[in-house]
Amino acid sequence: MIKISKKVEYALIALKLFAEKPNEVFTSKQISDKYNVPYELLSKVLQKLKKCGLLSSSLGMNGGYKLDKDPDQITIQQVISAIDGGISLTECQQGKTKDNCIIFDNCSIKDPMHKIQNELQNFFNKKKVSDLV
Amino acid sequence: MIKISKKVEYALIALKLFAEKPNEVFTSKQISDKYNVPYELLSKVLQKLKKCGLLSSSLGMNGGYKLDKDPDQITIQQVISAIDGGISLTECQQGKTKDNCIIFDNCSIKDPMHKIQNELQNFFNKKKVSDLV
DNA sequence: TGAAATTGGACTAATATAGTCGTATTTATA
DNA sequence: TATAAATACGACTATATTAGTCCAATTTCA
Repeated sequence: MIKISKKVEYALIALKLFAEKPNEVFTSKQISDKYNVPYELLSKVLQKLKKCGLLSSSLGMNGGYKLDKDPDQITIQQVISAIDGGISLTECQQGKTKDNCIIFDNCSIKDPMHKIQNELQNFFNKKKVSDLV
Repeated sequence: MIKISKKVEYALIALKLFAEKPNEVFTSKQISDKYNVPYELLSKVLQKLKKCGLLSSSLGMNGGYKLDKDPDQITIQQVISAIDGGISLTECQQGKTKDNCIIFDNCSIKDPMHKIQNELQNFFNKKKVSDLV
């Protein structure tokens, strides 16, 4: 089953909120309450979004996160990469070697799958957070 | 990480072989030997491909599988559906209800994700087994 | 100084995927 | 007609991934 992870889901839900209220600061707690999403998990997700430059944060009381980019410049692909390490249709498609795949050497679909994977990344590169609003 | 399952991978490897030698009969054993793929697992995969009409089979000695459709009429989407039950970006996208998702009611991205999912299915509907050859 | 916030690491639980095993049935052929 | 080779099918185990939790440190405002 091809699917996105809950983490990415939570990231997109949060990013949509940020996109709707740009420049506004939200805490992890506020967002987890509003959407009934596990607080600790969401916190980690927001931290990752910060690390890759999509959000900025301020520490301490009255702290929180705010959007650090235009919603129409944040791609779903970026989010998937930040949270889950990107799209890799098959294991052998990203830096991984034969160690991870018993059929690496006589795999007949390596190259065509690589092409499809590129197109798929392109697909998610065209999808923006602003498309969710 | 967005990825396809090993089962789908094995299905595509097998289908590519069938597509290259149409009308030729291959046994599960032959294919698993040729590509070094687990025999029992591949067998199940081929059985599923048969059930959905992509392959036909003959029992007993000298039996095996052969292609039952044109390779350019078999979509990757069909294969994913047959083996893994299709693409469902989020759990709530296919017949599943709120039971499966704690945030079902106040999920803000349900609808836009549904749209993206449709486009994604479209994407894999355009990819044919013949594209792998 | 205390409350509320981010940060980060370690851990557990739950689920999904991958792979294995055993057995029944069918069929060509020696 | 016995045997070997094949599909068919269900139950099971092992492994990996994902989801979620817990704990402690640090920062900052009031």
